[in-house]
Amino acid sequence: MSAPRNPVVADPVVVAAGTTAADAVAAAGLPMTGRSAVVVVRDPRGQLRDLDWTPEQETAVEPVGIDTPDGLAVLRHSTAHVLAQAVQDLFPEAKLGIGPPIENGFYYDFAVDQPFQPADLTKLEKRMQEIIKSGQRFRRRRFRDRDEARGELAAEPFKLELIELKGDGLDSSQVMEVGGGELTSYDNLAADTDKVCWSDLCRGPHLPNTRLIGAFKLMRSAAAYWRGSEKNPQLQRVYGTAWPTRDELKAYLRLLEEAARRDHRKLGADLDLFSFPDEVGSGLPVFHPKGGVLKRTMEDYVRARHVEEGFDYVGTPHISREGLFHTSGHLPYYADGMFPPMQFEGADYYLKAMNCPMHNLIYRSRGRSYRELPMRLFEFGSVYRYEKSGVIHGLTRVRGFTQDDSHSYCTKEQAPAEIKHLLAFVLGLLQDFGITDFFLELSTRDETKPDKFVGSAEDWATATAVLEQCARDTGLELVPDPGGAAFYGPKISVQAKDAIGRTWQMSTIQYDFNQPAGFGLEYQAADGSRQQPIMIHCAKFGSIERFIGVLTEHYAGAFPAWLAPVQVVGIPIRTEHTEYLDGFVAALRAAGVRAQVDAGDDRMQKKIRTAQQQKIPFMVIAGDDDVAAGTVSFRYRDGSQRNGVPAAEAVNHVLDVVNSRANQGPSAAEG
RNA sequence: GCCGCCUUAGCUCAGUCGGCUAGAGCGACGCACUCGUAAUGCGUAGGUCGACGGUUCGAUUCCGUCAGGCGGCUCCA
Repeated sequence: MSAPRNPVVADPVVVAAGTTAADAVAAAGLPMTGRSAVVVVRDPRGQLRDLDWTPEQETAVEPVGIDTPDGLAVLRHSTAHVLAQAVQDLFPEAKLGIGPPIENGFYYDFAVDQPFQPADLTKLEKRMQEIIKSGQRFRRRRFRDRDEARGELAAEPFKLELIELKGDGLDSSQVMEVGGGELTSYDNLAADTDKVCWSDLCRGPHLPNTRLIGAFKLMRSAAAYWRGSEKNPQLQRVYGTAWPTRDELKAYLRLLEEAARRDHRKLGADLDLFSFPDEVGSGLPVFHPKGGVLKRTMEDYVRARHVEEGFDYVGTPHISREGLFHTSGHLPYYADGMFPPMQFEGADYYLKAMNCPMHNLIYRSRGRSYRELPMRLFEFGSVYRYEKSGVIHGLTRVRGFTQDDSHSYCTKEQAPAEIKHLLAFVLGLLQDFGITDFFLELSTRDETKPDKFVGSAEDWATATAVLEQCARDTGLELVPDPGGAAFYGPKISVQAKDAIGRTWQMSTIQYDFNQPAGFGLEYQAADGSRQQPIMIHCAKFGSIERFIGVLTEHYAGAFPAWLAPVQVVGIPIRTEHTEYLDGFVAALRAAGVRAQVDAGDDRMQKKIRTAQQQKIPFMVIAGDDDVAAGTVSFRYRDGSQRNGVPAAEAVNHVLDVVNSRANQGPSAAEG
């Protein structure tokens, strides 16, 4: 589980009236340079202040180090300013957009005549290095009023727009330019002459000096819509990362390399799991035999667990006439996400983007009694969504995928218990696959766009409240996601963190009162009246394809033994030992283990290397000694060995590990 | 969908400032070797240089369109 962020609160220091925060920090003997330098302070109202902030009366403030989350954000924000200064030095025509800190770094948007080239980034880095070394100071300056700001920023059309928009629906976590009750600018002053080198509309705060930027790197440039809307012009965004020290930058770059090494798109090809043939089309994966083992093993396990949890497995077609999707609300509200229709026999048929309409028809196929509820229908439904070409990404964003989708039909009163049941079920299922670190997100409708969501505000409020309560009851961290709901109802999603800390949206649980109404679903209550059920949509992994991608990255391709496409490879020391291993492997296969003998004419060292690269959990080696003694020798994926294990014991050992569905190992270090 | 970059053998990549038979390593295949825990040696095959148009005496190379990929934006399971 994610630990809630609980920043260490430093002992406060007292800033005397009319003196700077820096004076107090220095007097307290706190570091002003180096990897733990204090770079800003937090005032009693919680607001971060520059070190040259001078309160009018004595104030106790909390020193904030550059190595804290807030301090890192200040460092990165200041680095963004240095980037912008460098850009305007080298490209004087560039107009400034916004430049906030982000996780691990920062970006700054610019309007330029020509998009930046990789060589431009190198030049910009060089110029930034010069600025940083020159030791410019950041100085806050308050504008008297908007007119003064407008006058000074006359040549910066985007900044002018921000001035006019100030405080008017801007996301303050992103737009650092304006905020609080005043309009301010930050001047960069040359170290020796105090000459103003560059200024930027900004609410701050900033580092006292560019020298505190220990290490940075420009990562890439890309286009981004001004203020995040595709109706607006695109600016050129430059991304960078910044750290207090070179070592931290290096560690971060190593993490990125590790992520690249785990990339499921690369591992999928290396391990022969799946591919994306151009001939089929973008975003449409095909699973090779080894990927097929993964997919089937996961599906078999998930199906069995569903049956244990009271779900009924059903099956529905991939296409339907359009009327069904009108009833469900998909064509009115979700048409952009669906492939265009096929026309034949005078009707339009659509590929399904969701399974719910089909399940509703199963529910409605006969009268239902309250005694049947909750009724839980589950299937691996193949759904197709028209994703814009630019968003397709490996297995995590595709156009055709398999949803492990269920719909629980229940009474309003049963809903909370059913949601809790589903939450516990999905969290358990994720843990069974070794995903143990997650938090929840509550996606609600966007109040400003009621036309994008079906149903009344009251119903939405009820549904949201039920979901929120169930989510809170888990004790997991709950993050709000305003506007993220599906058109038919709010949802809880489970965000899972993988082995290197990246988060993925996995399970979703959605409370839907709209489709039961649209389909006229009913059940007969105990008092004989006809009532409308509510339905709860639940995808456990979200998409089997995405989950395979996430698991591949989580395990870096070294899947747990129970999931590994090939679980055991037999490696004879010499060709004449092949027959012995054939017998051993046959015993394993008879017990359902995916085992094979490498009978090629490579040397055994080469076969070990090959099996190692294929990340096979068990290598079983046999030579003269083993044949004579009726034993085999294990080499595990981690390089550890267990030699001379009697054959029968060895079979049981493999079976134990596989059947335990352990997500660690195997290794000689265990059992 | 938008912006930028990219596409040469199954994979990773050289190369052609427009010019005869486009190279390497790994992989595949063949032969020899029969070896105790991460690469034995030798040889063979494999490419209409993403597709289609245009410019040119001549295009894998230059230009355009399309497809696919990568990085972002927007969007999302």
